[in-house]
Amino acid sequence: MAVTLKDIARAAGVNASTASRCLSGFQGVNEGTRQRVMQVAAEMNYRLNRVARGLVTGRSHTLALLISDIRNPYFAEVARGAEDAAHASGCDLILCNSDFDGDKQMNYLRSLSEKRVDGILMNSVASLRREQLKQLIDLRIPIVLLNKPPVRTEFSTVLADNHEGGRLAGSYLAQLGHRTIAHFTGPKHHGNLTERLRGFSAALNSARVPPPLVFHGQNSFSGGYQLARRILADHTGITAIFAGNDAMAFGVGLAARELKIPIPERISLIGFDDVDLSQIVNPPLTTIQTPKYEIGQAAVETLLRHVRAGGSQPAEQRILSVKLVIRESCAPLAAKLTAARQADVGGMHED
Amino acid sequence: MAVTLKDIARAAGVNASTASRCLSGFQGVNEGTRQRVMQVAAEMNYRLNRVARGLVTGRSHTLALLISDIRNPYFAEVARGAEDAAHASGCDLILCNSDFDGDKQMNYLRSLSEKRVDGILMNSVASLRREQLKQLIDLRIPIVLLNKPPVRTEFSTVLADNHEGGRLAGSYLAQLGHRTIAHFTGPKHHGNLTERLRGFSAALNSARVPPPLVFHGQNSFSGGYQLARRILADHTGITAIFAGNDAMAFGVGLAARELKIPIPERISLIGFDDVDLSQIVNPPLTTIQTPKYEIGQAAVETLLRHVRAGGSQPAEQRILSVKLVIRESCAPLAAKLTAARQADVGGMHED
DNA sequence: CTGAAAGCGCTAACAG
DNA sequence: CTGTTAGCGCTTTCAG
Repeated sequence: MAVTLKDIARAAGVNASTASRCLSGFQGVNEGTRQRVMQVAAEMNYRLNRVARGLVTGRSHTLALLISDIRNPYFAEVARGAEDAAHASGCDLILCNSDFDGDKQMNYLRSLSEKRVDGILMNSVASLRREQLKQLIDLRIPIVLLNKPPVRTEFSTVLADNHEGGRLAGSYLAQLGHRTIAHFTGPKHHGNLTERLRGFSAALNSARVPPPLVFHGQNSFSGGYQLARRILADHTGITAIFAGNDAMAFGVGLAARELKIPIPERISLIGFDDVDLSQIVNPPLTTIQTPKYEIGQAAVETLLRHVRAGGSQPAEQRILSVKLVIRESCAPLAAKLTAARQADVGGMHED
Repeated sequence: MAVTLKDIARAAGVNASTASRCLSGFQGVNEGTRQRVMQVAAEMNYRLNRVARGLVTGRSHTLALLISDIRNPYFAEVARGAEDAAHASGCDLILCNSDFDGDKQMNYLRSLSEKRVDGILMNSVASLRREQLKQLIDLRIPIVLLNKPPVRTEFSTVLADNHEGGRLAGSYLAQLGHRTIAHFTGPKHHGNLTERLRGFSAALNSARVPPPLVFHGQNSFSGGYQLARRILADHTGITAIFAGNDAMAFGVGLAARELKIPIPERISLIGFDDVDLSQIVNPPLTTIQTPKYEIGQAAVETLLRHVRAGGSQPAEQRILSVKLVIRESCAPLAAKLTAARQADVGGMHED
């Protein structure tokens, strides 16, 4: 069997509790005994059993990240920020993909709570209603939300300023002269996406542009693709599309290519997130930049604060700012040719 | 405090061990008592403590995935396959990013072993030498490798047929008439990348094409970018580049755009992996398709087989096949103009 | 500064 | 089919 604390205690000629104190870096042990214990432990190739420790301390030093799909580069970025922050605080991070499936999400949550993870980071599914919220609270685990739930909650949230991002996108398209504008987005009641649309509509409205035609689908690469394939054939009047996120925008881009609809000459396209690859797709995507890595990082920090406070920490809403990144996928409505030439001259825009 | 097994046992009027049997879905309990226990558990909102269970059973039902960076879409895909497979078997997956840092990797491994994860999936850092291998073995944890270590090992591996992929890339470029070919790749001694180069060189050699100029850097988006910025200015004779993976190829693409080097008109570019976005970058990337999701999935299955066998399972090497996907980033050397015109139909190019 | 004792919450023989 | 009895490997009072 594996060598235990008792084994090394015996070998070092001390009591298990003393050995424990040494290995936990506890203050108040004789430097001599300490060194001896450490050495014996090293010699015997001792591996502390953290699950045993967790049983008594009640801390697992494990967090979880519950998202829809890690293949979405947005979440990969968030995940990396979260993992770095977790690791910096001595925690591991469990990755869970819920695919926007409410049941799957609930199963994960139950399972995670049984494993006594210290806290959970999640972008909740669309329909996080009162009843579900109650279940979450019953879990008695600190949770930080990465999107805004439809109802006021007890949970802390950290997210990008989605409303402002939508507003930036809307006023930019309006300013370019577009009037027949579509918005391709994900499921309804998705906190972040909903806010984006709100801000977008508000901007169009205040610029006296007709409200956008809104189409719901999957907020993913293939979701955007499918939506575009279905919509672009019928609605030939559309001159600009605001995609709910970059992944969808990429899907729209692929569909447009297949349909021989040039971007931005015939349709302007703007995304949301500013994923790494936005700058090299064809054409480089104009989009709203969100602090993805920082969101993951900040969310973990908030979460850990809750964990350490043990429930006595008041919820906080943290909103990180966004900005418009202009590349080459949008063009003025009136002067298409000029725009095309200009974009060419500009080459690429660093941000 | 939280309600424990004892609590619900008492409330249901049975012994803790009986309650345990009910909740573990153990056969051989009276259906009546079983129902009663389950109901009481539900009423009292009982949450099984899996860390306590783990302490006695020795199984944590947690696996770990140790990769260089989840932001690499290749790994995101692998991770998703792994997570799905793990979840299907009732396991959670811890995500670790090592950034190709040997020390960081070793720290993760130690920490994971202390947490008593059931098994680890990893793409080892470049330098997995004998001494390090010994340390891994001392961990006494089932490990499945996602790349081929430089020395023969006791570990199972599951990976793409990198050699064949390199060969496909090489013979394709040779067939297009290229003779001055560069290979941009990651650190030396990286199992998979090394194989790719081997296959590539073999193909060039058997086509009587001079061996490739090999440049090592970071095998990432920015790594490819930096390499291209540094190399393309000086080596004007290069007509084709084989990038170690798609991420690098994207970086090369960005650099080429900045340097006003048209792809594929002046330089042909081929990648490796066939990441989702390869089809929509500018221009769509010709690349080698690898079964990423399946690798993650198969690796977890192999890993779990080892876990269940408890060390008595012989190591197995599993190699999944690859194929060449021809898009628009490569052109024949002799007929550049034709190629340029063709590519133009697809979308827009800088020039 | 160190030892002894008492669990953390659960499962696993072993009886009954 | 169910209860009793021991722990799993560690931390943590509480004495000394």
